[in-house]
Amino acid sequence: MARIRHKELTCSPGCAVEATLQFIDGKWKGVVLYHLLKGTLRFNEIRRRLPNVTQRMLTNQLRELERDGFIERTVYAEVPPRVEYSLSERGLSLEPVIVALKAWGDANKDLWLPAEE
Amino acid sequence: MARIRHKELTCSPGCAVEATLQFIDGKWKGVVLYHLLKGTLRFNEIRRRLPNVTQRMLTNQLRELERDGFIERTVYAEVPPRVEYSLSERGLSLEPVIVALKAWGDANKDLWLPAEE
DNA sequence: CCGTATCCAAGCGGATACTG
DNA sequence: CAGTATCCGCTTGGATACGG
Repeated sequence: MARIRHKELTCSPGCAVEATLQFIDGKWKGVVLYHLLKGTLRFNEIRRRLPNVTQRMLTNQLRELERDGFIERTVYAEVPPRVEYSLSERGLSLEPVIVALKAWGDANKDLWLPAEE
Repeated sequence: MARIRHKELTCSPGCAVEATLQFIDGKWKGVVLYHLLKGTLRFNEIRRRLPNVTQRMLTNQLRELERDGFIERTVYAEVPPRVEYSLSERGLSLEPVIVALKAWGDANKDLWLPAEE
């Protein structure tokens, strides 16, 4: 159990909820993590799974996930270039969160699916 | 209950993840839901639990949560006014998500407590 | 006590063009 | 293939003042 520094203003317990959200919000992070849960993917493989993402945004989101230690980026010195992304240990630890998010979304498709009227 | 219109989601299966995130992002929604899991609260009671929220933002987030059907708002015709917020059935269904978010945040306090820079 | 109304700055994110 | 660079509109959200 980590030591608590009382010097900092202790936010109410729910702060942990917001903290986690800060890491996985951003327009595409959640779904990127979801896809990487199933295994390593190349840049364009991820891109194909997110039909609406722009190249700029995907790069951006991947950089943030990498900076925060959730994914690992491997560049192969080949031509044409190959770059693979995979979850780190920390990224893997988010699995329960991603699973919960997916489960709720699936169970409530009627709220967000462009269903037939 | 009517379907809710958010930003378009056209991703493959992981879409459900993004969809759920769209409902609970917003700077304070997650933590508001977390506190309401423990029971009904008045406006200022919620406010006291979020030391940094402004009145405008709290109202705003509560309105969105209400519009999306996660919380219920009860106004008592009293002076001074009393307004109570509680989770709806749908809000309650988010419990596993909130719990997962909180668990991860608690388990990774070292990532967000030392104020990043 | 529980809000609204207004103003405004910061930054997210889209479109597009270019590169090794 | 896997990115950068640039421009820019739009939304988010903070500060503040006022209202029932």
